[in-house]
Amino acid sequence: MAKETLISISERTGYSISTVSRALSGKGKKYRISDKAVEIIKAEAKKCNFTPSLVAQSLRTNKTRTIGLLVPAIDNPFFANIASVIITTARSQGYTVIIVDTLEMELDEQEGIKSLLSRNVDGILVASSGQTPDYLEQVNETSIPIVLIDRFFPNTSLPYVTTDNYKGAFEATSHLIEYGHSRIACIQGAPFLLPVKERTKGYLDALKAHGLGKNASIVGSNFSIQNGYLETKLALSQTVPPTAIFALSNTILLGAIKAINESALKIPRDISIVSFDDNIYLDYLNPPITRATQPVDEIGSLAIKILLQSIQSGQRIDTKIQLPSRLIFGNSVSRI
Amino acid sequence: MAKETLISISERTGYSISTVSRALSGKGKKYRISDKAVEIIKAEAKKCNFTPSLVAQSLRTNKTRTIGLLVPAIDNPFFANIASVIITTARSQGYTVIIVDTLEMELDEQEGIKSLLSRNVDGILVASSGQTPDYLEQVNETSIPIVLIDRFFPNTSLPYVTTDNYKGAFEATSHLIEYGHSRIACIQGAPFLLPVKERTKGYLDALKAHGLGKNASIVGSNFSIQNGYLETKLALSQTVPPTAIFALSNTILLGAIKAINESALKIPRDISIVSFDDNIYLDYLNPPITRATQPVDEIGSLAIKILLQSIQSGQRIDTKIQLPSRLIFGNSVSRI
DNA sequence: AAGTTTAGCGCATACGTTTGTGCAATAATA
DNA sequence: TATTATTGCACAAACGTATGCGCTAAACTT
Repeated sequence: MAKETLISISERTGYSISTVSRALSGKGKKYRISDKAVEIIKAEAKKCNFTPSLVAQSLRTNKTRTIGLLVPAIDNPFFANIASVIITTARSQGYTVIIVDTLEMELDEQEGIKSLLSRNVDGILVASSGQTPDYLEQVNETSIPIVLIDRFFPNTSLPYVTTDNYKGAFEATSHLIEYGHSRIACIQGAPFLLPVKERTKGYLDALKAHGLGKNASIVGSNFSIQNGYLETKLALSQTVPPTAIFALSNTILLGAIKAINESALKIPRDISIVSFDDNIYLDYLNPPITRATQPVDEIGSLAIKILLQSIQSGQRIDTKIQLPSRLIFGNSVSRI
Repeated sequence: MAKETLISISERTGYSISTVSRALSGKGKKYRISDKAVEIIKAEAKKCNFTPSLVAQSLRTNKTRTIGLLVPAIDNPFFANIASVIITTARSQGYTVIIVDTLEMELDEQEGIKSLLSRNVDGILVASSGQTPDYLEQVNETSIPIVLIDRFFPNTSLPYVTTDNYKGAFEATSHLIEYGHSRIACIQGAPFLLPVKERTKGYLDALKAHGLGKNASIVGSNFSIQNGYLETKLALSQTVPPTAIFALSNTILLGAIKAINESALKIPRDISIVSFDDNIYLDYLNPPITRATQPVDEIGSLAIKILLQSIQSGQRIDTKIQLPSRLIFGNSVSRI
């Protein structure tokens, strides 16, 4: 079956291209195409299994029904889960999703945006690895709507959907304190990221609220497993090591666990641990990990909804949403 | 900045559209455009930050530099990992990836293929949820190259890259047998999938090789956590329960562990467990899980390479590859 | 019977590229 | 100086679709 087009159908049915186009796009009434013509055309289209070229449609209508999704690492379960709900939600509305894995690199992100722009995507969702949102805001203002997920920026005009990182971290830290911990090491991701800043602030404020401000210890530089591993190694080798670790992501957590496993220490007997993020595996770890969870599904589906609304209305929407974090209790924290 | 086009640059530099096009696409020499003209045009393009419309290019050249990737569940770490390497490899060659999450449903897969076709993707990678590859083969033969990953079909003309499931399962089962297990329950995914068939065959043959053929017990119906959970519950409630469980995927494994945790049994003291698939979390489980791993990176990068080669050569490539599985030892198997 | 409405459809253009071909002007050759 | 070769570029068509507008013929009106 050679590629079918409006033209080929037009030739075979004897109707003009425009009539075929209108008949097939359901605009028969609007343009007064006779029922008989519509029927003939639709029958022929079905017979030869015609599907219109989205490329040509896009060129003509300037809409691609495609949205771009930029994430720092698609193999991180957190982003994989978000991608999952975004893809299926988008699909249910007739949109497909192009995924760009930015590898936590701002440059790759910028290049990715450019690539998406040249592809004329209708909108962009981004969990940014960047330090400033300038280039994102430029895009948003003049051409294509952008919605931030998870990672956001201070004083940005861009809409975002994220977690209440501050409160989540505050609660997680408070939990440790209530269990008697006073030396809690906090291992962070890239410090310039706002969610990270909020988490460390929550950590700090919780300490201060209990008069432990001077015990604060925030270390680490990125969201890699390696970072979690090395910082934990370091922390454990101190003369007075911490009694608890607060890992600011599931990746950092894994590194921390690895370092602890390599030591003589046992969780939670010798050292307690609390993490940020959630995923199904954390319940099966040894022991199950107490963690401040992010509402992944809600983040994804809210973000895509806002984006689609912005696309369809043609207006920029200024929705900034922080969804509540929830503490899930495992067995990784002991009383002191 | 309004949308720049060849036309706007043409107007501003005084050169014709075709000259601008050739200058910018590096065909200056071929079409005898003077160095001076090329320089002027490139300067202007850079100044106004011009990027050609891929949509228009696609319409003209019939190439979209986009490939479609269909997976049964992007939030399954196995597929997330594969997607990750595919996305970055593709990108390094100037291709972007549209991901379709088929939710293990053949109908969604077919519809997804259709959607990708109407988008004129240059090629398709698919981890199929289907029972027969007819519709895939049709596409491959007449228009767009398709490469199967992980899931493949008997006697198909489609190229594929997958794991040597038979050998992996054979070795995993043999390992259990060597450790003294004779009642091993095998919990499978959708039985019509060829990889599943090969795994169960490996399991069976290993049993037979040790004269345990009559002990074979293959249960389960799909790759869900739920399936692993329920089948394990069932197995454990038998009057003579198995001493070991062979879970044919990481998802089934999770369900099995959950069921075991809800019982009085301990892994590996009371019951041993071996799994298929690999991911970083399995090392951190309680206990670390012995498993037959699949070479995820190689599968992904080989598949995309074969696809791109097929795209660029315009020829169908008949490469069928089974990469070796490797047994990784955790602490989930005890000697009997 | 002459004019007016309405139904039913086709023409032509535009979207932004790529590319085969043609046509001047200049340079090389005789 | 007349002819040919070469340089440097522009014209125009094509990809497949959407859509404003206009045209014809039939039906209706008075």
